[in-house]
Amino acid sequence: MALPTRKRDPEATRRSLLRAAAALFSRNGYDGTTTDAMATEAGANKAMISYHFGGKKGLYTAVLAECLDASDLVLEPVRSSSSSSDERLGQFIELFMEFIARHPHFPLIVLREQMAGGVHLEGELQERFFGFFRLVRSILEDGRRDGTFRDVDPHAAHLSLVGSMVFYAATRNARRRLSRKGKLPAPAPEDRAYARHVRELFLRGLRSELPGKKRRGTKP
Amino acid sequence: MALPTRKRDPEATRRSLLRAAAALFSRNGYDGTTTDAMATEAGANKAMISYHFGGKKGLYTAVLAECLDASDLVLEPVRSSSSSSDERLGQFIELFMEFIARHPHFPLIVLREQMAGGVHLEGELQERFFGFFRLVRSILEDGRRDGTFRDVDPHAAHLSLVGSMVFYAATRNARRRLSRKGKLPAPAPEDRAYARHVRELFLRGLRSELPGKKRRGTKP
DNA sequence: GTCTATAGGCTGATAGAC
DNA sequence: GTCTATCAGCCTATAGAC
Repeated sequence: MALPTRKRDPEATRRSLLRAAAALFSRNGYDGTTTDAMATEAGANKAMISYHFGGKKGLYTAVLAECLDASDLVLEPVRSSSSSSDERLGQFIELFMEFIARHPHFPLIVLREQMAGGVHLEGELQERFFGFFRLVRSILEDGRRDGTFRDVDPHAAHLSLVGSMVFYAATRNARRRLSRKGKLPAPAPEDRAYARHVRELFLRGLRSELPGKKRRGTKP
Repeated sequence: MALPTRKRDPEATRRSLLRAAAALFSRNGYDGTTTDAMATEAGANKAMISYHFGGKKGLYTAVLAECLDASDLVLEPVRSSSSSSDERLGQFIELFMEFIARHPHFPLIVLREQMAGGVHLEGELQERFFGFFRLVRSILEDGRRDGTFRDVDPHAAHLSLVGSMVFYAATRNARRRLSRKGKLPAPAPEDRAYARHVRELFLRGLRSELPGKKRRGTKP
C-alpha cells in the first residue's frame, strides 16, 4: 500500500501516518483500527506512531485537529462572502461537498465522534465545531430578514442540511461496494449532481413564499 | 444497571443482552464494545453471550436483524397506504422519526455498518435494506406522475431525506451531553418539531411548480 | 441455564541496537 | 529517526461445576 517510493524524510513519515490513520479510523473507527494496520498502510514502522504522535491516541487527536483545520479553510470563502443569502447558502453547499470530495474520511471521523457522544472533543475542538452551525444560522437569519427565506428553526435547518451531506459521505463506501457488485437498485448520484440536488432542495424548501418577492429560478 | 429485578427466565436474559448490546454497539461500535460491558449492562453473565448467541458476532448479527425487523414493522402503514403521494411522504417522515424515538440505537448501528462499507450485511440483510429506498422511490414516482412532485433523482432524494433524519439521530448523544452542560449555541429541536421541519422542508423542496396545480398549504 | 476459572490470541507500547 | 524483539494487559471463548 501507500507510496512505492522509499522515504527517509521524517515529515513524510508523519504525513503518511496521518493519511493512513484518517483512512482507517474513518472506515473502522478508533477501536477497530490497529497501530499495526496504520503503520503498514503508511509504509512506516509501528514504533513511529509513538515517536511522532506519542501513541495511538495522540495520532487520533492529530487527525481530528486536521479535520477541523481543513474544514475551516474550505469554508472561509463563505464566511467572508458578501453575496445574497441564497447565493451564500448555495456556496456553503458547494464548498461542503467539495470538502467531502477532497477529504472523504473527515466527515466520517467527526460523525463517529458525535455518535460516541463527543467525548474526545474537549473545549476548543468542540467550540470550533459550532462554527459550522453559526455560519449556517447567520446565512438563514440574513435571508429571513431580507425576505428570501421563511422562518425556520436554525438548529433544525442546520441538522437537516449538514445531515443530508454527511450521510451522503458516510454511505459512500457501501454505495461504491454495492455499485461494483452491480447490486444497487438505482444508479448512485455523482458528487456534483448530489450537490445540485441538495442546493435545489434547500433553496426551494427554505425560501419564503411572500407573494411580492421575485421568485427567480434557482437553476444556474 | 439494567433491571433491578432478579430474573431466571432465559428469554429475559436473551432480551436483556439484546437491549444492552444495541445500546453499547450504537455508542461505541463493534470493536469498542466488550462482551464484559454488555453482560454487566444486561445484568447477565458473560458466558451467556456464547450460550444464547454463539458469541459476540452472533449477538451483533441478532441486533442487526432486530433493527431491520423493527423498521419493517414501523413502516408497514406507509407501504399499504393508499393516500396521496404527499401525504404518504409526510407519513414516511413521521413514522421514521417515531422509529428513531422508539429505537434510538438502531439508526446508529446501521449507519456504522454503512460507514464500514456494509461488509457484515450479506445477502438477505442488505436486500431488506433496499426496501427503504424502494418505498421512498415509489412515493416520489407516484407524486411525479400525478404532478405533485417535480422530477428529481430518486436516489439523491432518498439520501437527503433519510440522511437528514439519521444524522439527527446520530448526533443526539452529543447534543444531549452538550445541552446538559449548557454549552449548546442554540436550543436543540424536539423529535416532533424536527419531524415537522423535515416534512415541511421536503414537501416544499420536492413539490412541482406546475402553475395549474393546487398548492395547498402543508401545515396541518 | 447459569456461573467461575482459565486458556489463548491479539494489541499497544517501548527498550535498545543501528 | 528508524527498526526489531519483546512484554504486559486486555479480550473472547470455553470447559466444567452447579
